Amino acid sequence: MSESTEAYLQIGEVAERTGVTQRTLRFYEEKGLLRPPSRMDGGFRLYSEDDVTRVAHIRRLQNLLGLTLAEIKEMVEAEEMLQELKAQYRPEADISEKRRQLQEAIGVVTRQHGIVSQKAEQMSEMKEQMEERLRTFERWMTELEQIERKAPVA
Amino acid sequence: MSESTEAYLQIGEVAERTGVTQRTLRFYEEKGLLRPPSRMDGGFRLYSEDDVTRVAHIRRLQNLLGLTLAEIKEMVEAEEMLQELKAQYRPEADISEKRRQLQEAIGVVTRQHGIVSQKAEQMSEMKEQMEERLRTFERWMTELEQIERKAPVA
DNA sequence: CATAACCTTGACGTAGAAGTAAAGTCTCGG
DNA sequence: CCGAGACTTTACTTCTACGTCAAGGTTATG
Repeated sequence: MSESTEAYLQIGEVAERTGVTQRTLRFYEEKGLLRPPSRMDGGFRLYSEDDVTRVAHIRRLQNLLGLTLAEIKEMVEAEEMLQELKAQYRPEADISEKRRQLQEAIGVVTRQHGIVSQKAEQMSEMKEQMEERLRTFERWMTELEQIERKAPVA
Repeated sequence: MSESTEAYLQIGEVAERTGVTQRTLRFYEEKGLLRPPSRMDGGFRLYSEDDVTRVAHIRRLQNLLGLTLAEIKEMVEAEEMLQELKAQYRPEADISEKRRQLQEAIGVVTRQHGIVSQKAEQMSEMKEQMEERLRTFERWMTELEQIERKAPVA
């Protein structure tokens, strides 16, 4: 009854949990956005929880930042590298190489951060504008209501 | 030498000023995002300053919010109505009709505002996350540097 | 009035991001 | 061991948001 590593998900489950279709998952794999998952003997894909997280991340980059899959791929690859780096953190391998990788990772995230910051700011501006408009409308509305009170509808 | 109403722009100028192509302007017109502009006798399109503003607005909705042209069209149509409303503001026409229109406009802008607010919030979250990561990286980096100081590269 | 620069419509093409269908294979509960 | 349902690959299709000619009409200027 030992279920051993019951941490693997088939494509259908991943699709359901992430809200994307199976086609999309295969498509992302094809495009290099998801590492090819492991497989069952018969060929069924077996995803990890990490993959689920990745998909969610990809979707956020798409929806929030409006990046193309190609752009997202770059980012995701950088993350990949980070994972690696993190994993190898103990083995005192080539330190200056690690520094280089880390440096690059910092660069990538800094760029991402720049994009997000800029967008966030523009967003706030837009929000402000909308609130301003709403206030104007409300004002008009009260004006209209006052007119109506003076000359009510028959 | 009287230049009369020199407030009209040909498509080329509008394209240049808005940063979209002429094709895009015609396309937006086709899709109902821009009202068909007036024309010269020969058929050349004549745009107003308002149209320039509209295009800018459309682009912001596209780039910032990632809306489709169809979605943008809805919004733009609501704005249209508002313009109308604004123009007819003096003529004391059917007041309850005006109220209705205003009510709808408020609804539209409120919805827009909801979208923007939500996105803005998610954006901030993302920004936070990235800053957190950057701090982590910086920490790693200093750690690496300390290791290097202890055992410098030959 | 010629001619360069600008514009017109129409039609076809394209890139990105999947959707959909077909035909066959695997897995697993009974 | 078998059948229902989940999965596989391959290939073709769709949709959005334009890009890119092509062939011709218009306008401004010398």
